Amino acid sequence: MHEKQALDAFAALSQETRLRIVRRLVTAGPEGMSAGAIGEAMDSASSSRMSFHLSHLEQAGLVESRREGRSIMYSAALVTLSNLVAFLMRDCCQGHPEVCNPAVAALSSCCEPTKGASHV
Amino acid sequence: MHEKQALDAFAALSQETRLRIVRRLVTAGPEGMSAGAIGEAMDSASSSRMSFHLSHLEQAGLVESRREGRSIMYSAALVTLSNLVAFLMRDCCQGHPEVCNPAVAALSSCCEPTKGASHV
DNA sequence: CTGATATCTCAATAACTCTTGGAATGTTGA
DNA sequence: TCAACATTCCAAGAGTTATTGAGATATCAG
Repeated sequence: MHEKQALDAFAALSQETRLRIVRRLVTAGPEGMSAGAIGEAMDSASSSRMSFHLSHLEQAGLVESRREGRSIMYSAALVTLSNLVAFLMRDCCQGHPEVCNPAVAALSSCCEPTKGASHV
Repeated sequence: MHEKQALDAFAALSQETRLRIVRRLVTAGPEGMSAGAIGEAMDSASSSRMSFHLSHLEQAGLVESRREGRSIMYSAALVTLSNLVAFLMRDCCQGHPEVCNPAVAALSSCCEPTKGASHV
């Protein structure tokens, strides 16, 4: 990841509606959600406003889209999110992992949410 | 971490000079750098501009400062960075760790540049 | 105290971003 | 084909943010 891409991604994430969209899509999984469904999940969001923010997010590489019938489905681009984190933390500990282990733990913990969540 | 804090942090990171400062401080380690040294590491940065951006970063909780003689030392707030990552990725896989393991791997890899580093 | 160094504060200007409402595009079923 | 639906594109206005330069504050050495 290059600096320009990271700047665009952070700028995209610094807006309330867009941050909510990304987090919503992160929990929605690979299937994603239609633009309309995303709009309904947001408070008072006109369709043109949704389109503005979704295209902003796609431009930044944070979400991906595909047409499905009359709807367009959006999903989170986890690869970009991963690269963004790696870009930000590069050389964070320089041989002293104990300095940044908390960050790794924080991210790892999100992958082991609630035991008993028999989602499978 | 709350949404407002995350928004402030992302906004702070979406500016070229500030992103460079944070990454520079991440590699500088816990001791940090003086405001002047940071300014010298940036291209054409006036003292008032550095002050503006550093105070912005401190407000967002991304850096911490302490006075040391005539200088003020700034260091990266890794805890905030960790929380930010965790906030963004919360519920990223919902019981399917394989979905977000790449993100964990990306962050982990930055912590193991030299395997077998001795403890401090 | 005085002078030198380091950093911060303030005000004005320029540049950018978000929202809104309306029109245009693309898709589906009859 | 037409009508209904889903989404995007466009332009204008309000609000926010970054840079600049001058001046203010804090620390230290003599």
